[in-house]
Amino acid sequence: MRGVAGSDTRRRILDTALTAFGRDGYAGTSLDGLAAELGIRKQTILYWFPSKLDLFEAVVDDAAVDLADAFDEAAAGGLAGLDQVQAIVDRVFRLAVHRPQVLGLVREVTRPESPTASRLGTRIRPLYDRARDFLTREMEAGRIRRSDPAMLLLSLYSTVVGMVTELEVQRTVGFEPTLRSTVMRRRELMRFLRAALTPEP
Amino acid sequence: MRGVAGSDTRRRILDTALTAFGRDGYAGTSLDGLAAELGIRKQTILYWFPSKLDLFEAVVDDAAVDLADAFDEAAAGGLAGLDQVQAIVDRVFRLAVHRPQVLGLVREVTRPESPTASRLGTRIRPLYDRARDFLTREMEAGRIRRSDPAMLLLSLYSTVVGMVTELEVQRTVGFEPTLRSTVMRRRELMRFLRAALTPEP
DNA sequence: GGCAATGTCTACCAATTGGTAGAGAAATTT
DNA sequence: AAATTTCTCTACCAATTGGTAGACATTGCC
Repeated sequence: MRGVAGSDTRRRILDTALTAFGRDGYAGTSLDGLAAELGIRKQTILYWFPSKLDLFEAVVDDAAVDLADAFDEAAAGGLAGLDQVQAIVDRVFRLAVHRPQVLGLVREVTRPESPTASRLGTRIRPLYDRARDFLTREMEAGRIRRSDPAMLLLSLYSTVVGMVTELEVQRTVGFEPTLRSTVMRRRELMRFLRAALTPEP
Repeated sequence: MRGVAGSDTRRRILDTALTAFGRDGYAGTSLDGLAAELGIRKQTILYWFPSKLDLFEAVVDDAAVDLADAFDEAAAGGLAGLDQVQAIVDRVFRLAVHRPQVLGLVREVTRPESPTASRLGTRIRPLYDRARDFLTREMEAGRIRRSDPAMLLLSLYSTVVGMVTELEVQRTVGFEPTLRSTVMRRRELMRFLRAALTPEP
């Protein structure tokens, strides 16, 4: 078949590229390999995205939407303090377990020398700012322990990413994580965060 | 000069490669680029290390020694409980600030699909096991809050790595972190960990 | 001084990389 | 039905990749 189908090709490329970039990094992903994985030719990829870098940026933008949606959904409940933190972490954790590729990509994007500093700025930064502002307000209101909000956010972020990465590592090693172990892990994570965040009496 | 100098070349290659692999990843590092950075030819690198992968593994082994030394030094004080955790985190933090390259490499090595699963196993694993055993013992002794030791360790690790990575990101963006901000950050880190680890009364 | 070992280099090479040019099939518009 | 647009392909290409072969300079040993 030729010239058929239409632009669900574009979607398929984005999805497969998300996984590949998150798994192998930008440099480690080749257009030929990607095309092979998709059962198409590299030139088809270059038809939809003018260059590898353009593809990467499109993938990042696409994933950023998922992340932003997760935030919005968790924030919609109108909670405050620890409960709000818990809701967000929980939601991101869920996203990360379903689509670990997204966090793989975040990891790649936050690498200092990634060819994506630009996209990190324009896409991830707003989420970061929003989260930091929220923490600042809650600290001022005395609903969570006072500390440096930027740093706290970083701890939250790296803890969640670390946790999910480790689940992924287990998976690659062959231990398919059970539902139970995933739930346990999330509970542990929340315990850890609650302990660290509860304001001193 | 030709055929001069001798094996300090080997050291220089290892050092520069550590930085390059940690910064650009395995796939993102080319032997030609590395050689250019060193002011030598790629073939000289291949004289000292038979292949790129061999070089990478040598670099990991080399860095693992630094990490192990840091652990040993921190453990030598014979502390217990939170104080011991603090000493180790502190020591690793110091290593990370001095030689952020080491943590960059750890980050690369722990990527699930890194071509280094093997080295992760043989070199980093023992450190991991040691730390986890320590945490288990201390929990049983009631000196730190009871939780899943593996998960806690992961949190500690990812928090420290995240913290130092962020310092690095700032540096790339042009904010040379001041001594003061670094110290502050470490203090914040310790507060966070203490809050999370102190056993409930 | 001769000679083997050591260390660095030049000269290549096949494979892979991201990317260009343009042919040709199918779908859509006229 | 003809013309045009949309989509995927084949055929290339220059640059870069990791790696081999071997020349050649330096060093230390006899």
